[in-house]
Amino acid sequence: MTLSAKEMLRQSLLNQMARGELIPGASLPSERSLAAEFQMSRNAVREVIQGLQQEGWIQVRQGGASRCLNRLQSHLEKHQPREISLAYQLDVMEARAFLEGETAYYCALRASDQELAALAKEYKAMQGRRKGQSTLLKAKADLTFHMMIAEASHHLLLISYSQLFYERYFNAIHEVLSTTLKRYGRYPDGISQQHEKIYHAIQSRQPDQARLEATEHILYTRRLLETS
Amino acid sequence: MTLSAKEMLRQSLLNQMARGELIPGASLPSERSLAAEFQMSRNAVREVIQGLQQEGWIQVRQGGASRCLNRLQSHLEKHQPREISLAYQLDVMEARAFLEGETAYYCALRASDQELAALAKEYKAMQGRRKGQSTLLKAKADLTFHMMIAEASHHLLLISYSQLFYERYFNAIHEVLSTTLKRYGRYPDGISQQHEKIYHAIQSRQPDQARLEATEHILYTRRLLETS
DNA sequence: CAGTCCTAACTGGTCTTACCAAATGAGGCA
DNA sequence: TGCCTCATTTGGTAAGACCAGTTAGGACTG
Repeated sequence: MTLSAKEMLRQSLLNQMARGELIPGASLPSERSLAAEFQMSRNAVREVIQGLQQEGWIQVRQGGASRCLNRLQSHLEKHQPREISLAYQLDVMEARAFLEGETAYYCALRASDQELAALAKEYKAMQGRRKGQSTLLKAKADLTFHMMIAEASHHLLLISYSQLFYERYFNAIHEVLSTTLKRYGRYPDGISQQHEKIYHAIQSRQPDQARLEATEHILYTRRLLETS
Repeated sequence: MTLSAKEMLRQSLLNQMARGELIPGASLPSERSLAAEFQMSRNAVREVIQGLQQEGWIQVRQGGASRCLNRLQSHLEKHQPREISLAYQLDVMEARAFLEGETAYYCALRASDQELAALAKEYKAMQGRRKGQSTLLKAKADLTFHMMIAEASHHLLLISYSQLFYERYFNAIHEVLSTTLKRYGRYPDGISQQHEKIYHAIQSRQPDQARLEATEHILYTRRLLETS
């Protein structure tokens, strides 16, 4: 069975999204470049693009590049309570412990050498500025570290979930860190130690170990949230 | 709010289908003629057409005209038993009594003068060849009469349902007529009398009366089925 | 006269080229 | 440093040509 040019382009884009090569929020190549790459007319490319848009995969707007959408967004919006209570946050953290473990697992398994190098660079930067930094920047660095792991997992579901989680609970995370900082005068040793363990498990490509450490890390922060 | 040309075309087609001007199975105008009529390029027309196709409104195939689809088809296929028992047929006929009544009602209300004239022509042809005809042709004529009423109702749901019903139960209808013919030597007077009443109620544009007669007609044939 | 076959005219599918309109980002300016 | 401007880039639309199936009508045959 030979696929038509349109079907090949469509499958190519869907595959890239499934493989996490085109993650939610990323820009698609322009219609003109896709037409050139797949040796087809811009008309045909446009019809494929519009099809994907109609199915909720991508968003297209005049003047700007088409962007991949996070398909979990509408689903989560429907199932989220209006008011985010502490109990709800604790529930979310419990689920997140599992998902973060899977994320670290697939990252250790699938990350490219290039991505591991980028992760190493980011990790060392985090270490270098560990002291004398605002909690806001600290929280942002924490987020970046976790998102890099998520993206390197090349797992569409995990990437989508991580994006939504960090976007939604960033303020809550920041709050927990601030409270902890005020209480103890500095961040608990646990966090940086756990980061180190996760980092090393990933760098040495030990998926199971990475899952273990990541899960424990989230459960630790969950306990912080519980007592804050 | 000014709609874009594409949105206008889309709404126009959807409206024509909702109004029963473009009934399931009917051909859409060609892309070129639509482009000329709405003063837009064929590209834009094609994108609208493809959108409607993706939503299951129409079917398009190279070389032939695009056709409206019967959107009840897939739904009914899912909810239909594998084996069509007599009890099931009787249930269907009960629902049909209501739907046929609505059909006659809207036909009397909405049919154009042209459609009434066509119905008159068909009815007289039926009268003229009432005798000495095979049950097969008789059943086909019966079907044509009812379908003309359904189409003149300009009610998408009623048209869709009628199409599927007659396509699906034509053999059963034929069977009932044959059995009745063999038993009594001729068709019972009821049927042609009822057809006449329906016909006159419609021609004189009496919706409520047409509904009454049509409902009674179906319940009459339902009793025939019950005792056959 | 009926039936069959074939062709011309449609239909949708694709490509090319050109231009318009909106977003973007780099460079210059305050 | 921050803001603003404008050329570039991106999607949106148009027009014309050609390809590839379908269809209907006319010619031909029995």
